[in-house]
Amino acid sequence: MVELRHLRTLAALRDTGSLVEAAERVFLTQSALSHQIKDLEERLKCSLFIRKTKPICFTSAGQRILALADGVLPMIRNAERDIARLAGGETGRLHMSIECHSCFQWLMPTIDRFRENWPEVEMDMASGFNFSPLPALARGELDLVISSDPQPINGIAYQPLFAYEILLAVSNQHPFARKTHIDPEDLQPETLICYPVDRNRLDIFTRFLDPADIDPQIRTAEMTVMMMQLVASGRGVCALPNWALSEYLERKYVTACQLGSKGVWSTLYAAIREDQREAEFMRDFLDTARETSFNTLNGIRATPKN
Amino acid sequence: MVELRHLRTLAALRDTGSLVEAAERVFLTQSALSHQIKDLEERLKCSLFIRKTKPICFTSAGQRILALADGVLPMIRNAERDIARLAGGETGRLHMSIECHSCFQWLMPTIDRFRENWPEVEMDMASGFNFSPLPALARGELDLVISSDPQPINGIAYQPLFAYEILLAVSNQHPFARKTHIDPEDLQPETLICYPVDRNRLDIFTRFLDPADIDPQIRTAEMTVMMMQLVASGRGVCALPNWALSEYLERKYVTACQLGSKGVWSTLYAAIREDQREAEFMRDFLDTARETSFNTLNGIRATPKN
DNA sequence: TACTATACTTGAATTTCGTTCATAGCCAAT
DNA sequence: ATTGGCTATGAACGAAATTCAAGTATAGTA
Repeated sequence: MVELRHLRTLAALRDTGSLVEAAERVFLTQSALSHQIKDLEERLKCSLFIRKTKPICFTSAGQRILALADGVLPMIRNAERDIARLAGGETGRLHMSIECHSCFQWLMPTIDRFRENWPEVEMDMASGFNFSPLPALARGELDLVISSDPQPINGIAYQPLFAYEILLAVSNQHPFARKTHIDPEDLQPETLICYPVDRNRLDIFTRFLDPADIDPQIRTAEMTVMMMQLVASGRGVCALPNWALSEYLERKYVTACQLGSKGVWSTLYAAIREDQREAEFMRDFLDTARETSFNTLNGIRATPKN
Repeated sequence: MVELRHLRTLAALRDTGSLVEAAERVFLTQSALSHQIKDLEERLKCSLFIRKTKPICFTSAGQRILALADGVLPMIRNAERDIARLAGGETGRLHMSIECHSCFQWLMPTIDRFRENWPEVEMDMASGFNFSPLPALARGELDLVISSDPQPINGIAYQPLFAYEILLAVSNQHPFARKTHIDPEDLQPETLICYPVDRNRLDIFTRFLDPADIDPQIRTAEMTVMMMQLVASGRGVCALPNWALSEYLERKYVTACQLGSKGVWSTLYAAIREDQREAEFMRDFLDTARETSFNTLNGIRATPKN
């Protein structure tokens, strides 16, 4: 009657608040979820949530199933992990490299959680602006690369981790701080602070400024803290993923603005070698990353303007 | 990866000790289970139990999954029951009649458990030798009849509850008590004590004596306790389901013998009206009955002769 | 009021998955 | 060597879940 699939969908539905996003999260189409839930509701002979409410609202039956899901799904996951370790693959290597330079908000908790369960896996991290990690991954020197632009390479598979929004950090006194969103033209007179990398690897150019043919003045900084200091003191603005900004926003150190009327969204991927796709510790690392990022990054948005 | 179906299969496998019986218990063919388990083992990349051992022996991975099943399956069942009640069908009528006269070993605990979860369902029981319950069931005067011979009637559905063995109860001093099993011929000189019903409704005749053309002397008794007293005092022997004998065997009041080299096995059914097949409280009653009988009747066998 | 975007629903087509059927293999007991 | 009980396997079937392609509904916007 009830299946694990249903529990996963319902949980995703609660977490995301809409069918579309929930579908993405369980790697199905939105139509599939619609059918799936309809089926379940028919079999249970009662509806599980009220549709057409902004954040979806669950009926008491729906809440009961969610409670079930919260009880059952972690048990399943733990058991599967235990089995995977029993199955022999408890050891392995996970050398990773980070293309974006402030993954630490979600990556550190992920690694902490992962090490608890896979103490035998040898981990290492590399990071650097002048080093191209994907060839190293293909050669087998690295095992995992975090990146937001998946360029097809033979033998490399990209696994989506999570979606994030690129926000524009401005000083709290900046006039932008009162706008609902920023248009490309607004940036023309500003100083834009960037990491010292090729500009067509930065979404703020490729997805926002270049299409509108806007070319503000650039200043580079190597580290996120430095960028934040420059921004807070009004020396410029800078575009960063929502998760990279989270702690500065919480402390009201800077203000975040949405880019364009829709916001600029991107997806973070884990690039791994195809032969490692089946490795259990890898699978679990990615799952842990998704779960952790979801828990810690949820609700980081541009500060709403009234 | 792991699905509920796998958990149910594994649990059944542990309970029954063989694929064949486990398959029966989850209403599938043995082949299906073989495939199913093979699939799971391949996906988990480790085997779950050692085949070709008498009672099947689980690997540590198998035991881990069983632990999972024990945690998860009851949660699922409780949730489904809660939902079924939320869905509105919390009230109903369950008037039952018992064709066999000592179902109380398993039926009473079943009813007790059931009432806890379905306090609104109105229950009643009828029993009697001279009353034919199946027409009453068809007419809607009764809702459930416990019977071991399912005769097809329009509108009546038979749901298997559990299998049981017919054993021959003899006094502890009786020579039979030392035999590994009893053949039909052995009974010719004996006095057979029966319930006062038509003899072709009794398995001991239809399945054991009649085929061998044996016709011992008959004596009737209305109640099981009375039969046991007669048997214990050497006044005769009597054939009863293993569960009806359980308490007398435990107290060593009488001894049980296997009938024939294979034993005589039968299945107990619940007859219900087809329109009630979908009723949630009915479904749950039957599930509860199966579970309870399995727990309480397990291991009731003829006492082994060395 | 019409228009547009967004979210969900629906039915049919399709693929994927699980089960059955028929058969073969294995082991122990006779 | 043969039989009976149990499990495994491969092919074929059928059912279930998913996708695809429209369709409906609602809210926001001009």
